[in-house]
Amino acid sequence: MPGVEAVLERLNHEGYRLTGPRRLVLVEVLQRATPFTSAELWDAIQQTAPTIGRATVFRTLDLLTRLGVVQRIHRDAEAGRCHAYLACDERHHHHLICNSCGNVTDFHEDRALEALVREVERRTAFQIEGHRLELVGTCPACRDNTQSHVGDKC
Amino acid sequence: MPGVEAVLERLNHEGYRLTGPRRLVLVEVLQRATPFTSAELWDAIQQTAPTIGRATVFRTLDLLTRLGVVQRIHRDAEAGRCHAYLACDERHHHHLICNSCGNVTDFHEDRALEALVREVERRTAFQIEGHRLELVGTCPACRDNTQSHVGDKC
DNA sequence: GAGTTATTGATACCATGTATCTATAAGGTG
DNA sequence: CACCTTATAGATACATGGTATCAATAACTC
Repeated sequence: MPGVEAVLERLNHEGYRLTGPRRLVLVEVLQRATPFTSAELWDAIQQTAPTIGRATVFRTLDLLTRLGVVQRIHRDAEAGRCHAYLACDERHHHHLICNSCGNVTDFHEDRALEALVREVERRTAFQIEGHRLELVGTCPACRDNTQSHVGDKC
Repeated sequence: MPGVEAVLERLNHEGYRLTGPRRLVLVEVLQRATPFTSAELWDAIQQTAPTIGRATVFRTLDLLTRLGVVQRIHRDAEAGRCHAYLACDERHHHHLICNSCGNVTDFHEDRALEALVREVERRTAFQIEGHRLELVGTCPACRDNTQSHVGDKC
């Protein structure tokens, strides 16, 4: 997760203007360690800066996504609620999402995945160019909690 | 991809009623070999059976998804258009999606994936319970086409 | 400080899906 | 077969996530 200043510098370097609203949204985004929905972000921003428009939040999210500062992740939720956003660094990596507390850990495991890709390429004659992989499970902390007491949200 | 009759029988067996609208949506779904959006399905159904309500289409898609006859897949599309549906058989498997023609091939590659899961579990102490994996690339037919001429949609 | 232009906020809009509610029809029962 | 029960249908309104548009504003350049 890069710092606010680093991202601002990069925006500037790429010719984007360093506006107040952008800074605000960026700060709010980088504060979050777990995935958030656009609605959650929008709510938080309305608390701290009620003058900022909804469109600006979406535009900034979109910009940050294109820059790789934020990733969109998919969830098997109902309704339109299938997207969440997550601040993360740029390198290609995958996410490990805790079912219980929502925390996300990154992992970079490319050897096994490349083996899989090569095997599938061999068997199907596809030329594989990309992948989406997310693992879901229970993080160490939540596992410990559920072993001691039955409360399901930690 | 199971046949229409097999799915109807299963619906019946599980206590669902075999109604006209359900049959129609089911037939329309099973005809499709490539992923489709709800809008595409709805359009097609309006052509052949204009009296069927939109809600019924969504309800049937939902039912078929719960039964495993249809899978929701995620795409990195803009707007709300992130979902597509795909008729497929029930076994757990993954999808191989052609960037060019949209065709989807299933693959069952669990050895390499399990190796990956075990490795990540070891390194992160997560208890991994599930995954989402989709590979995207170019199918053999499209690869041949793009090699001969430059047209990008096959 | 002035000018250019990217960006903003407001508003209206679109698309995907769900909730609700009355009418209907499926399928079991006599 | 007629009847009853209840799942399901269609209609409508609504919720949500996101985009298009457009006049006003504020960043940066000179």
